[in-house]
Amino acid sequence: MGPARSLEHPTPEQMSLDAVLSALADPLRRTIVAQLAGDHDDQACIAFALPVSKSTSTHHFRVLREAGVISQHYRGTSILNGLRTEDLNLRFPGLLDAVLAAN
Amino acid sequence: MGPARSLEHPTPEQMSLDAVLSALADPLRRTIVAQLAGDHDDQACIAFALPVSKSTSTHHFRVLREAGVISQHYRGTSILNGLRTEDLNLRFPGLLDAVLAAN
DNA sequence: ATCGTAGTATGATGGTTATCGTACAAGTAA
DNA sequence: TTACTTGTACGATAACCATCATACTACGAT
Repeated sequence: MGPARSLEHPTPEQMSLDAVLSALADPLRRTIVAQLAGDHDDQACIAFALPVSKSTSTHHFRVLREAGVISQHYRGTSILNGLRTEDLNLRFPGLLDAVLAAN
Repeated sequence: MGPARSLEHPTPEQMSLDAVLSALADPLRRTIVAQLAGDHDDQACIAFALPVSKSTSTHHFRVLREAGVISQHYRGTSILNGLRTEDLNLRFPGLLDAVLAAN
């Protein structure tokens, strides 16, 4: 069956403040982050019930992943999404908490 | 001589996280914020030596002011710019510090 | 093998943004 | 008044971004 499909994630050093702030500046993406922070981690994209089309949803999850805000890995036909809390706190201390508290 | 020209500033309650994060997501605007935080307040726009035209500079200062990040008031032919540290800390606790530390 | 589910790729569209140049306004100083 | 300084208004342009629909892939279940 070969290796599972994989997705690119930036290391903490590779994360840019530009990308993280731009990612968090979108309200739809902040609802994703807030849900991951509030409920448990590892939720499939479909569990978010976003008020946009599937392709738009894909777009927003990718922006978050490429910025380093969330992790994504395949699990069957789904993708499990997780908040990269520790990595974010390491790279940009206090930022995630401030944004979550302000939301 | 009539009242001095004045500029609109949002109250802390009127500040939106969307607008603040979008404003801070631009690197040029973060250099403005960092300079205001590092050096003294009340610096004229021209004191920032931004690598863009005058009209682009005006645009960025306006984005920061309309988001609530900076204050601007006329002083002769200049505008004195100040960082709205207290208002930001009131409305979005920890956010400004996190962004400044990460910059 | 067939079907259904979860998400992606691609291309289009409309809106927003960063940038500039030019012309202008308001204030200060000569 | 005239000239200079500082910033604004306006219009143009190019890049970017959020959104969608359609067609597609990968996996799991029947």
